[in-house]
Amino acid sequence: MDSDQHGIPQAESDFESGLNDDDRLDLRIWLRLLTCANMIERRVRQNLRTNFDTTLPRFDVLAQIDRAPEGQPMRELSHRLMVTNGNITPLVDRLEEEGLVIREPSAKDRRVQHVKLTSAGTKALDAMIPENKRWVSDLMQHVDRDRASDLYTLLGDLKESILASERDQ
Amino acid sequence: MDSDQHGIPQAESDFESGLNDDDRLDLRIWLRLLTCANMIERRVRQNLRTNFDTTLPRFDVLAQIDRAPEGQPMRELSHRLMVTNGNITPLVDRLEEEGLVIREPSAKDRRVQHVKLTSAGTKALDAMIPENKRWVSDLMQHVDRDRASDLYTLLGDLKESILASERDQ
DNA sequence: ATCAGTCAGTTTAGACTTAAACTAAATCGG
DNA sequence: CCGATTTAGTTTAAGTCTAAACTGACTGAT
Repeated sequence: MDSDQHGIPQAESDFESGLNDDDRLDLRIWLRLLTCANMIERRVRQNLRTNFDTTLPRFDVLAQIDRAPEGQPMRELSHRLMVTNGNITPLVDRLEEEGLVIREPSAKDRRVQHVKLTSAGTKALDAMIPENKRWVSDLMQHVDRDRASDLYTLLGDLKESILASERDQ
Repeated sequence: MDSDQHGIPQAESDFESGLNDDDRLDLRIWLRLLTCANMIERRVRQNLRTNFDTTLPRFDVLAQIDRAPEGQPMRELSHRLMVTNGNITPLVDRLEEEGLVIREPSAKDRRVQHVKLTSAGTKALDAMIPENKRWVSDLMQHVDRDRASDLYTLLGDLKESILASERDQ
């Protein structure tokens, strides 16, 4: 079963555009990448909702803050989560209302707000993290371990290629 | 450079949760997958905006309709694009307002609407598709071709694993 | 010292997405 | 035939995300 989407025409309809096999391979990689990411995301989102009554973006923010116990500036959160600044503000607003995080103004730079987990935030996150790991592992359990390791390496190659392309733009 | 995100704690902080190496590998694969998909999506979205003044979801819908010249039911679109039904309705509404697609009621089933491209829609899409391919290929140009081919295969493995996990749930 | 440029964070407007409830139409077992 | 169930599509409410404009704070070259 191959339900690739995002509207790529079949290979045989490509003749007119002067594209070569490499272009098609690249597109197909992108489509599979999207398919896999979407399927995993959907499952995780659904599990977060039914088990913890929360959302993926909120979990992502909490988990990212957790990586720096002394607090993260908003800018660091948006960069690491690869979303815009304006996106983080209302997410942190809501998490703060719920008592899971607090903003602390930086002593060194009055523009900066350090966001930290409260004890309630830590507690909530500690409950979610192992479950989240289990959900993801469940989805990948049928991939041979050696091949999973290769996949990880090749995704690293892809990431470097994208970064290189962005550099020389 | 490794700017993984989505808040996975470092490996050395995992000791308390009883997870094994496989779980960590699975999580890391997911994170890289997300990182790559996000980076590519962002570039494509930005290019669609600056070059064609449109959005990725609209392009996706057009391109998906194009795969079935006789028209696609809404249900088929939402399934292929992996989004909910309620998402497709306003997208098609807008594309119809812009004159790029039309809804045609099915003769066989009065619930079904077949969505087709208009000639304006076909024209717009034909301009976008080759550009889109070029953008994606640019981002992957630094991946060795053999390795790209391996990556495609391994993503297929992953997809099958996810489908298998969903089946036996 | 100053001021042009940059940076952190917020706000705004608009688009997308979801889950869930809803309408209308088809199907299927008796 | 007929009621129960399913299915296609829409609507609704709430949340997410973006780009762009904005405010206030820092920086660095003169």
